[in-house]
Amino acid sequence: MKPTELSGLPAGVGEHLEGEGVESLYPPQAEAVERGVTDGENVVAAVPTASGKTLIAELAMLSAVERGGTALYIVPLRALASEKKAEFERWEAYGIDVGVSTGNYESDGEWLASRDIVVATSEKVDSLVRNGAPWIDDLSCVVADEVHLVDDRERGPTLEVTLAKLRRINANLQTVALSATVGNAAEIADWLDAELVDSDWRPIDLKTGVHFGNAINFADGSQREVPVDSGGKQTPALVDDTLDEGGSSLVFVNSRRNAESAASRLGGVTGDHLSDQERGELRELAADIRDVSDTATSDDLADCVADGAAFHHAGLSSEHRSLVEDAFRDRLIKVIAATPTLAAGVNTPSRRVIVRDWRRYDPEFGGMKPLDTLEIHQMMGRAGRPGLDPYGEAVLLASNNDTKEELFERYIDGEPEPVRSKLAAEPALRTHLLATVASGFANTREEILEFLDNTLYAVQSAGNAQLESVTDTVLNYLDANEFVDRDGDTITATEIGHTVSRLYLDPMSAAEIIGGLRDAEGGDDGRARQYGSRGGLSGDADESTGFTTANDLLDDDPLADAEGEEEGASGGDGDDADEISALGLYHLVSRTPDMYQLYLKSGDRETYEEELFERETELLGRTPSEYDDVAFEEWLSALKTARMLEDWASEVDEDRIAERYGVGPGDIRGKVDTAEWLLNAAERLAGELDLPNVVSVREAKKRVEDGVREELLDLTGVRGVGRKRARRLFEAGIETRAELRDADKSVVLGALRGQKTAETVLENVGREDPSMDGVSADADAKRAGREEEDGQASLGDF
DNA sequence: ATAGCGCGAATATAGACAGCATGTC
DNA sequence: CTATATTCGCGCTAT
Repeated sequence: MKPTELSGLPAGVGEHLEGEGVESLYPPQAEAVERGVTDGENVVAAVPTASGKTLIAELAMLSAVERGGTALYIVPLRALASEKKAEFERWEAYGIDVGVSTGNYESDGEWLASRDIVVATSEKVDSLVRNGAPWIDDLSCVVADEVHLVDDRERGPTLEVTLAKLRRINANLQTVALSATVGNAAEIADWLDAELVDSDWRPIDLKTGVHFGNAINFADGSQREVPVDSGGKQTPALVDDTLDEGGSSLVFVNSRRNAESAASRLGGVTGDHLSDQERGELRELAADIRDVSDTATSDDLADCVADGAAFHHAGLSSEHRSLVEDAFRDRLIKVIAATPTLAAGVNTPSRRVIVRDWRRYDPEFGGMKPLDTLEIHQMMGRAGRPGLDPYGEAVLLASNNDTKEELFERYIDGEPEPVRSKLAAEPALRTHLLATVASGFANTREEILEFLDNTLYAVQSAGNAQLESVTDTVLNYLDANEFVDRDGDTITATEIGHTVSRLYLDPMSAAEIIGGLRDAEGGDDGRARQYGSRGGLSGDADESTGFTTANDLLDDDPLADAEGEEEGASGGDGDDADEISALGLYHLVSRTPDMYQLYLKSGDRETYEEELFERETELLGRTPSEYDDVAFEEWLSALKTARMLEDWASEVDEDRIAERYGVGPGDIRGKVDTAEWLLNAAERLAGELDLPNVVSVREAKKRVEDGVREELLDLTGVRGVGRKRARRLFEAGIETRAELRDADKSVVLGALRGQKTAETVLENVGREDPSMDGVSADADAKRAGREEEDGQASLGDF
């Protein structure tokens, strides 16, 4: 079937596709058309990665738009949202407007309602529904990308419920679901009343096999000699082998550390295959990477990249990730050692995929658990770049014959697992039942159960009463916490319940936050020290106040010396019951189920028990008993997370934080983002419930947002001034925006270095004559800044 | 005494959505 | 019960 033969698409689309080299549709695409994707039919397409799934979605969306409707494309990751948006934007020439909406990014310009295609994450769509975005009612086509993720314990239920809601709002909504090949695609199609396109067809051949001994044994019976050198290392041998043919490799491993060490070793292999020009380009790229962040992770990555290798995991900042991904696509980086981030993330195809680790540590399992077949298939599916490689190779590694057999059986010949709904679990239903009631989808227990009948869970569990019993448990919970009211059979959301639903909070997080803030309101009596009396753990000097600065325990805060006394004054002494310390609030949001806490490593337990002893009065709520192991440990890891946030909000350098808490720049960013979001929610809740701590909450939020101490908040309000510049201005004697407006230009220039920067900043603060022409930097101001940097450097070496 | 070494023991282990209103060094 | 790369820490030896 030729693209130009398709009917129902905007004029020119078929020709455009032909221009892109699409001479005829791939068989699964043609089948989808036959089943009616372009005529508004529901379709589930379960086909391998890189087999043209996206085009199926595009055909559905474009024809829906041509019929006068609007389409929504749901993705599982924010990074995928921007990738898809960029892809769909090529239709703008044919009159199609594309918009994105995710938590951290919304396309600017016109309101989303005016777009023809909107790309959004499932949580964002859920949130839009909860907040009653009007254009949701007008959708005519929804596409769910990677629907097999309904199997995910945390996020699957959101996609499941969201699809059910969208279909309920609009009975004529065309639903297109794209899935990896799974064991039970028919069941998914059944759920969505859809036609099924289930195919193993691929545009380029994928050869799968297991490397054992000195050869890869492919599933098709062929072999390829890849001798391992004396060291017996399979991975380098395979990477080297691919490079000999001019191809690049993707290596999947099971931990961040393994990714980093593998990348570093593989740099030895790739380094031998580089041209002089590549070497030069890689040096530049390495410098860019080093500039992204001032952390050891960043340096290590830059070192690897200089040799043409890279690692990739969630500890990287998003800038790191895209630099690495782009360079890999440009074939500059020859090998990436990655954790599963890359298997599900943006498109990074590779000639050869090496699945080195097929088991991953799982504490619940009690050891190394084999990965799901589906997950391994996702990794293997990254092999082969359409149009560039004649075929792709996916290789698993075995160190003995038994393993080889097992790998063949499990992953190469084995079927992927069926997708199972995870909806009947308390955490999932807590949030979704509240939202269902709050948005008026159901107002009695019966209606709720009837609504839940539209989910995959219902399809898969006929006659199973679990959903019903969890529903009752959850309704009781929501009632007990006053998020819903029950009047006879009628269930309605309370005012605060509505707010919680709209803020997209887990009701349990909301309850924890509300409880904590109420507790603080009650003053100190309610939270007498439960945990003290461990005499001798640390110095006795501060016992009377129970207050110690952040730096006494983990002492090396660079600004501690200069600021220690002031801080003591504003600390958590509590003579004003309404004043809550930032640490208390960071701890409060950190122990919420919406925050993914930092691990307690060995030795951390002791450290944070001591920290708890020092700072317990600042924390909101009762410390759990030391003998309640689970709760106590959570309390401590929340404290660790809170301390990290406090460090960030006290201008501690990124590299120090990374080192102290054993995290990468990406983790810091992630925790800070989450804290910002939760503190914003806390502020709203406090406002609505008339709690007196709104000011403390707002300030803690602003501090974590800008990463500064309290005294810099005024300065960081100026566009172009962040934590570093604000501190330098402050050191130079400029402490407020007003002072900045009237400040001596030479002092400003000295503190801010660059002339252009200084001018921009002055302009942003509203100064009438921002020009720095003829101004020379004030020596004192310059020195103030430099001394501070030196101080940090030497402390960093400590 | 001490630096240097080998070897068994100990240690640690993936990922990432949401609100709101705009911009770091 | 299951793995593995890496670091830690001990006791040993050669200097």
